[in-house]
Amino acid sequence: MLGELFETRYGKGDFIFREGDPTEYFHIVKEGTVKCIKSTPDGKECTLKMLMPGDLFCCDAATFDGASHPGTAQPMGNVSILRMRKHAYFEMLKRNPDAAIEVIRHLGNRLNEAQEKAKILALDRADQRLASLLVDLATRNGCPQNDGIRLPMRLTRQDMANMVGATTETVIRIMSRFKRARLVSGTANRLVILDVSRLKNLASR
Amino acid sequence: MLGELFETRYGKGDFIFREGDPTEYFHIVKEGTVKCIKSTPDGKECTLKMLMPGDLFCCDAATFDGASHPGTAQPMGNVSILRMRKHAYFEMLKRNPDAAIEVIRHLGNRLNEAQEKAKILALDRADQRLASLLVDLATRNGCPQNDGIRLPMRLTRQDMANMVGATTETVIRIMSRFKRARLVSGTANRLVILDVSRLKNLASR
DNA sequence: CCATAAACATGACCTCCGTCATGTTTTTTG
DNA sequence: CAAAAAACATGACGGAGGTCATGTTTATGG
Repeated sequence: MLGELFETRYGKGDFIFREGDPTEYFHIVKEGTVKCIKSTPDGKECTLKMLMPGDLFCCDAATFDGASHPGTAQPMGNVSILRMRKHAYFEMLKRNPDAAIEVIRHLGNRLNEAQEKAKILALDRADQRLASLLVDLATRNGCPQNDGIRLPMRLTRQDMANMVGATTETVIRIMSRFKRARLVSGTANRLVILDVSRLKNLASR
Repeated sequence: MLGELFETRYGKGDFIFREGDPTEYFHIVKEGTVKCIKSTPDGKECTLKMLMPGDLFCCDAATFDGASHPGTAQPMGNVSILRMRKHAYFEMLKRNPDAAIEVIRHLGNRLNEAQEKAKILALDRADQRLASLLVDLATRNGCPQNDGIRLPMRLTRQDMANMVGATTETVIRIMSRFKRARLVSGTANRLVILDVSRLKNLASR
């Protein structure tokens, strides 16, 4: 079953696939972080999801019909991806109901996340959206330290802006406020969440 | 396989389930329209998705683990829902790989929709978001007429506002502009899209 | 280690849109 | 059909956040 998996490595600036490309493979993140984005003609972009090791992607409809990718996948630094041709994937699911159920569970979680994100974008202010993001990152991927929770991946203000639907300047201003309020410290290379509970409180008003 | 399906009817003002309720069933819309919403403590609400006949819901992770509903489901008028206990649903999926794959395809489409919605909320202005919504409704559920495309469901400005992450007043103002520009006509009970292509153009800037 | 670039920071200005207030039209209901 | 209640409409005002400009700090590569 795993004999049909191929490993590929990508580095900074590469594309795993671009919006509009044909969908040929089912993917799994083996190592590193992958960002899924959508862009507009005028160069703005929106980060839909950060995929971490173990995450499946393109397990969705696009994998089945002849459709094209609805978004772009880019590595954040060096990553390793496992891929399976969609035909093999399809056969594997048919023979292995437990795998199919696992995919359903995964997709269900992804859908819940996406809808929660939509709700936050629709109803919350920029500072609340940013607080939600920081809480989320700290909870999911944070490395606890004596002074707070360190985020393992490099994350610029620009990256955060794309994740919360705001401009870089707005995120910089809000992060400056958060720093003065001792909620966070550091920048891209060493971002530390100092007070998760106050951030959580701000996020959910 | 279909012997385990129960039919239930709901009317205006009912709740099919509320955010936080335990997840006991897998659902299918048989008749009518169902809206999936999320609310904030201060009474604001956001409509995540309008479900039409044939749509599955709660096929996701919430159905498997002991989790609770991440949102609320409400009928828009009279609806009829088919339900299956989650245990029976789970067994059915295990015995029937094709059904599981159908669910995967459905969830994949829902995920794509949700992410597209998030992108629109993150990057577009209110008038563009509203234009996207109108194009979408016209394409998916519209009834072509001699003068334009009639929307079959009753849809107030308030409903639209909840769908595009804006206030009722903002939607009223934009709809007034759209009316003056002969893009749409009518109100809740008889909403007609007059010019889909110009709306599409406005939506995607 | 210096040079160049990327990231961070802050101010000025303006626009989109939320809020509140008030009035009109349409729909519902007894 | 009249009364009450939704829904629609429009104006005035203010604030959140986008845009542009300019400067400082931090990272990176030869």
